[in-house]
Amino acid sequence: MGRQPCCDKLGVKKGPWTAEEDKKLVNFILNNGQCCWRAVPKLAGLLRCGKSCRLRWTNYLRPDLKRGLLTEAEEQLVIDLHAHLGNRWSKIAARLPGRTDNEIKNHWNTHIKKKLTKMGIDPVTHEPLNKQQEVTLTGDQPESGENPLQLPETNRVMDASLEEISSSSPPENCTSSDESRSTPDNNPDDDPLMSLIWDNETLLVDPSWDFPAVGKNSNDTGDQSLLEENYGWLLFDYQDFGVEEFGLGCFNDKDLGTDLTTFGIGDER
DNA sequence: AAGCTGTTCAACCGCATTCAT
DNA sequence: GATGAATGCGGTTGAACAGCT
Repeated sequence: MGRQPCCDKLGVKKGPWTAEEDKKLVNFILNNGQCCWRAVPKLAGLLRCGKSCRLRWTNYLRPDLKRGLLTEAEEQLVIDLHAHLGNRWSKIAARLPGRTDNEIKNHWNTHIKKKLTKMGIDPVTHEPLNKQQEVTLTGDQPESGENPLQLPETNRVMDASLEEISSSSPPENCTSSDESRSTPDNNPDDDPLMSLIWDNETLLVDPSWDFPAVGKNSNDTGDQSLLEENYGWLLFDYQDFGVEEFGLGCFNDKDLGTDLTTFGIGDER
């Protein structure tokens, strides 16, 4: 017997995070890295449970996050991935650098769902709503590859491949709790569907996109404006906190996928 | 200006999976 | 192999905000 539970409910604070708490958490992680979330609140001097700290960091404080609404291209990619993966938000988020599963899930529920419904498309099945009714009445199976959305050509090419793989066990229409947890898909290498998606990265991502947060040569390009565009909020927030206290110079490609010192955060003093 | 209603999104909860003992 | 903690994930909630009457 052994370990203590993740968070003993007593003395654990809940609700919105204060700037002071954010500061403590960011400061701690920047100095010590991400490890052992259970120990983080104690070591960082926070009255939160480790789970709450992890969520706050991954969904809001992580410096490689993109801010703002999803772009049209990102939205289209989410729709396309959802058609094949269902509600596997973390998998979908993995294909959108700088976006979190929570963010995508929220955007799906508040924007995309309505948009698709308005267009007469079932957001769950991605089939036309009237066609669905027909199917329900007749019992016919919907034809594959008839996604009514105007997918980019590259995505449609991949659709054909995905259809083949997912046809045996289509992820759409399944509740995430059952399907996503019963399949051994945590490792993309073990999941044929995920493997294909990873392999088709170049097809999925519109080449016109630019994600400096991905960390690919963000130092090499030296594109200051792009980085500032993506991290401007962070710079602003950290200035509020007092930039020196964070020792942002410790950001590096290994931990965060980019180097914030590129645009001078670490050189504030 | 005040009240009501709808929308958004950060955060929580509970369950599943992974990992350590 | 069994047990229990740690972590990850998706669904849901509720406070804050915006828009309308």
